[in-house]
Amino acid sequence: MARPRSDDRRKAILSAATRVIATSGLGAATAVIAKEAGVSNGSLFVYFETKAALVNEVYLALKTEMAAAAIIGLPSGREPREQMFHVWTQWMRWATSHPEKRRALAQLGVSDEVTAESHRTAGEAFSGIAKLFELSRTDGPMHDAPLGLVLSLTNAVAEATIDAMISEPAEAGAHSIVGFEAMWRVLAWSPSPPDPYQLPTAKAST
Amino acid sequence: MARPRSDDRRKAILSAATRVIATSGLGAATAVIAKEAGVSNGSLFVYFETKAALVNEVYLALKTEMAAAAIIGLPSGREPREQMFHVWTQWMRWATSHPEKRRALAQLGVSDEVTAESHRTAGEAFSGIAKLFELSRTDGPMHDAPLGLVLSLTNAVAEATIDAMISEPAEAGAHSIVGFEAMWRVLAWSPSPPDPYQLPTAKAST
Amino acid sequence: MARPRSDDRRKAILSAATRVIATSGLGAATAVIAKEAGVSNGSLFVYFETKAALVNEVYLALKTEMAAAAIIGLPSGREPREQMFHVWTQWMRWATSHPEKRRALAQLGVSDEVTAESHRTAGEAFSGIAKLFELSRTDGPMHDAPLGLVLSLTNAVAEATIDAMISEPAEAGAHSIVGFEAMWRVLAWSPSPPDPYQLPTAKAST
Amino acid sequence: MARPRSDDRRKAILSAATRVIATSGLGAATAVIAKEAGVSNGSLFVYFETKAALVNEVYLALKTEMAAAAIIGLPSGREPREQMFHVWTQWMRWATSHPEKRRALAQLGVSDEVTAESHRTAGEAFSGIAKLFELSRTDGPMHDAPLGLVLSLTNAVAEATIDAMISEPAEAGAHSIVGFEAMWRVLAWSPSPPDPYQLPTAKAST
DNA sequence: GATGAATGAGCTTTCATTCAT
DNA sequence: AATGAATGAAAGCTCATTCAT
Repeated sequence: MARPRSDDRRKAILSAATRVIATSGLGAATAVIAKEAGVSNGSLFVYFETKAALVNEVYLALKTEMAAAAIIGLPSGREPREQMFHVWTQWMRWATSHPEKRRALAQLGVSDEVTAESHRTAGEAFSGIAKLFELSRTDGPMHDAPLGLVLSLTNAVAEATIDAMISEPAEAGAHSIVGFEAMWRVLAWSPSPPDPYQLPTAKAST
Repeated sequence: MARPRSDDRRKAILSAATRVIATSGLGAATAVIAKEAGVSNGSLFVYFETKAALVNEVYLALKTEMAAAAIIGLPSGREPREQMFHVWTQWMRWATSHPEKRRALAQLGVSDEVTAESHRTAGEAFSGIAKLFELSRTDGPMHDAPLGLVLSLTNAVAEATIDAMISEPAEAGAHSIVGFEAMWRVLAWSPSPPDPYQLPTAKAST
Repeated sequence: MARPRSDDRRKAILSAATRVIATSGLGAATAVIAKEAGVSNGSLFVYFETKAALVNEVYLALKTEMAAAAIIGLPSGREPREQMFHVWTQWMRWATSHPEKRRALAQLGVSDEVTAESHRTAGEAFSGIAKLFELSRTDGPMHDAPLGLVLSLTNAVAEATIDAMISEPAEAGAHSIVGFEAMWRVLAWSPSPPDPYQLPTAKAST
Repeated sequence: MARPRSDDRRKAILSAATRVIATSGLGAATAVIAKEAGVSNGSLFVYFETKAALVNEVYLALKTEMAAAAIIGLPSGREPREQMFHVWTQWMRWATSHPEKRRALAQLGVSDEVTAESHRTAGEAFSGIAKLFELSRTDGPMHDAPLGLVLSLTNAVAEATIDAMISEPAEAGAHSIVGFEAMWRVLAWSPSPPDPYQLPTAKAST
């Protein structure tokens, strides 16, 4: 019983906010979020100073969760392309399993309620992945480009792929492959490119 | 017989809306837009039935303008890569010359005030360019992928490039080149890729 | 656990609405009503979902209050005419003591913001009186007429009387008597009618 | 062609206003009235200084028309009751043939946009009928009551009758008779009252 | 005179935030 | 800490009236 500032309530609010923002956008009323969380109007402001604070935390939580989902089980010893394919697959799985989180992120990504600070902090969650990018671009066409730009470009490809997968679930698998190959071409250039609709096996990446 | 509806006022409102949306997002008050346009509160609703109607028209106007800017002076007889480079350059020029338009478009692109209908209509403005994409991907890795997905991916690369150019104006030129090469790799694969920081001349693409 | 919704505030709003509607009609702004009630703009909508809801509740409250006022102290054992005279007197007293309520009711009665449902519900408040009408018309000229019509006609006479009493307060007493006799003639016909300016005592109606 | 300040337009506006007020109440926008009249927004204000002026004119026009309709073909030589029955019948006919005019009048009757002046002027249109009332009440119970009150009371009965006839058209004929008898009892007292559902023939009024 | 665009005050309703309970 | 009533500043939109054409 004795759990003041209950973490459950906090999480319930964050989760409710994600769902509500996904469906109703950032114009969503805090009262609606509170109700969705099964919490009173006023309680929301006990856990989050302002609506902006809540929104930023939602953004951070989602970005962090996404990054974490992407690295789970990373086969660190393998070839970069294989590692990257693993990351890509996890990422796509996460996004398509949680379409409302993805939708909320899309809204939050362009909102100016989300501060630059938040964007920066969120970026750090990707530091693990960033190394993999560094590795992957070695000897590739992006070798000399600024890392930030590289990340932006590949991220853009990934998000476009996700959107396509969500809007055409029947083709999700094929889209994912096409998207990965595109991203890989952007990033690392594969001299003898595999058939885009074929899984990157050991052979393919040889 | 009476005072005719002025096209100037209409345009002033559209332009003001673009500016205001760029800086304040879609939450922008109609009153602010009207004042920015030098027009009365009520006049805005003479020209646009509702705020949603205005927003959709802004979206359409910007998309159309952007598409038009991209094809100006298209060297239709040349190699696809060269044509595409032309389009790319024009596009980047437009986006960086009108950063507020670009910012407004970014907001509008994810808003649910913009109807599916508007998205479809806007898409038609790109039909000229779509053919160039069709041509460019022939024999490339995207040959068999759905055209819609191809357009989404390349568009994503372009927009990410634009954002980078806007946020780091000093590097805009270099970013543009990197972005173009990335996009071209996504789309068409160039078997012996040129140095990414070199202009794609006939020689370069030989 | 939180501040409970105050019945006083609710009543204050209803009462303020009555006063404001009486003087300014149904075009009255909710902001004016709120201020008159000593309550904030927003509070009004805590107690009443919409302006229409408020208006309907005002109507119901006034009708109910009026009906209740009319039956207080009804001498049920007496002759119908005497009972009716009692009701009449109370009714007139209520109406002339609360001219603003009467004026508000007049506005509300013809408004189409007041729903048919409200009219029906309000009608039920008069069921007690309706029985008295049933009794009174026995053997009279209205014996076979539809009860609804009878009630409408007598009600019309009563309201016209009230209006006269309010606009000529000096003659209110005399008007009331004339009105009552007229209503009684409509309803029940008294074979040997009393002098209209004489009170209907047991003797008088013998 | 040459008819500046066309009377047709004026009438079209009055008539349109009647229709619109009947259906939408006094909150009706002048623009709607103008459109219904097939006239421009601005023209309405050429013919009527303000909305209030228009409303007052509508009120006067309808009252006048109603009064005129009631006296047409008055059999001046006959018994008061017979004359009155004629007036009553014409009145009911007019009201039920033009329910929208009746509805508009009901709205206007309680509006405070209609000035006392208008009410007085409208009253004058009934001066012809007033004489008939004077005559009818001679020797009746209303002999000594103020004429204004008498007119109010009988008018109230008439209007209630009309409303009943409009809301139950199938019973309109019967309602009219019941209403007339009620009104006559209010006004003139008929010592040996006819069966209320029987037409007042020479025999009945003997 | 006729038209309809222009105007800005005004309306109802919403909402983030505060605060009494 | 939890609640939800209280608040008042907007917001989008309407409308009577004016005025340029």
